[in-house]
Amino acid sequence: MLSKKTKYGLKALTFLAKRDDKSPVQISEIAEQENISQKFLESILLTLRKNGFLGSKKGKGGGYYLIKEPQEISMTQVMRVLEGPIAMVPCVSLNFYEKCDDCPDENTCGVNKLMLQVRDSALEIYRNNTLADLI
Amino acid sequence: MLSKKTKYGLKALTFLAKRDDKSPVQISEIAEQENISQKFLESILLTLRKNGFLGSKKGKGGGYYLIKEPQEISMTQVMRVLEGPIAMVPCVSLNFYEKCDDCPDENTCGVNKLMLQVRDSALEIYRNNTLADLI
DNA sequence: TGCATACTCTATTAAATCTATAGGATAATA
DNA sequence: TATTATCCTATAGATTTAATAGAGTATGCA
Repeated sequence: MLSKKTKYGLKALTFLAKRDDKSPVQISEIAEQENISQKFLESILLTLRKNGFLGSKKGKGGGYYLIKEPQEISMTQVMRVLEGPIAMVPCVSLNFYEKCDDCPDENTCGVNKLMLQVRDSALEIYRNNTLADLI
Repeated sequence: MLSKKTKYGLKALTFLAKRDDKSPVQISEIAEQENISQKFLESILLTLRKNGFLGSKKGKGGGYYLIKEPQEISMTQVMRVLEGPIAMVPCVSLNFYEKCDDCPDENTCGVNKLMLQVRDSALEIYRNNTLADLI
């Protein structure tokens, strides 16, 4: 299941990408328009900024804004930052690999075999979609 | 993330499918061989039985056994029973559809658009894999 | 300088879900 | 009738997610 964090983060990014100009938008405006708890959204936008997707400006006239073109923001990056591993099990994760402690051999593990395919197919979707494609 | 329930369930099914004969196998044997908590596995096998994947026999010589051929057990069915919806958001779920209360229009929602693709690609993988393919 | 604005950051709580365990009930076998 | 092994419900413990609170910091403007 997709977390609210990811869902809200994607919605916020989409909201910003839809706008014509790149002037800062206040958290409160995004929260209101997208029906998101403002405080919760606050923390999400913060991590998006820390990971290089957004810029921010404090004080009057401040807010958040995209610092890259929508078509340059791959869903792979966004998903990894917000949702974490794309793989459903750590033993098939490219960026968050971890061995299963209950599994003696990954090469003969059916779960591994299946989840490897699922990871690859999801990855292909994310690679083929940028923020611009969500609009 | 794949739940332990699903992971253990798949492992148990695979374990049974690997065997040549179809005589009942005790929970304790599967649990030991696959490094799964016996009590937890008990409840998992129970739901697999209730959903038509396994048969069971009580008393001495009892246990669980497959009641269909491995190549007839689609991963789509297994995943839905153990893990629940294949979609990552309810608004793109075929079997567990639910409208998002924060989203005014699914047709213009970027999250919906993306997750629809992810669902379809996952579904294709599950459709193309039977229990026999995991061995 | 002083004030209002809006993001920054940490900590905490509340809720939900997942994982695991306990223990008695039921059915089959010998 | 004793033994074996599944059946079933309830519950406890752990983890994760979602949301909130509140003080701190930087900015713009009069």
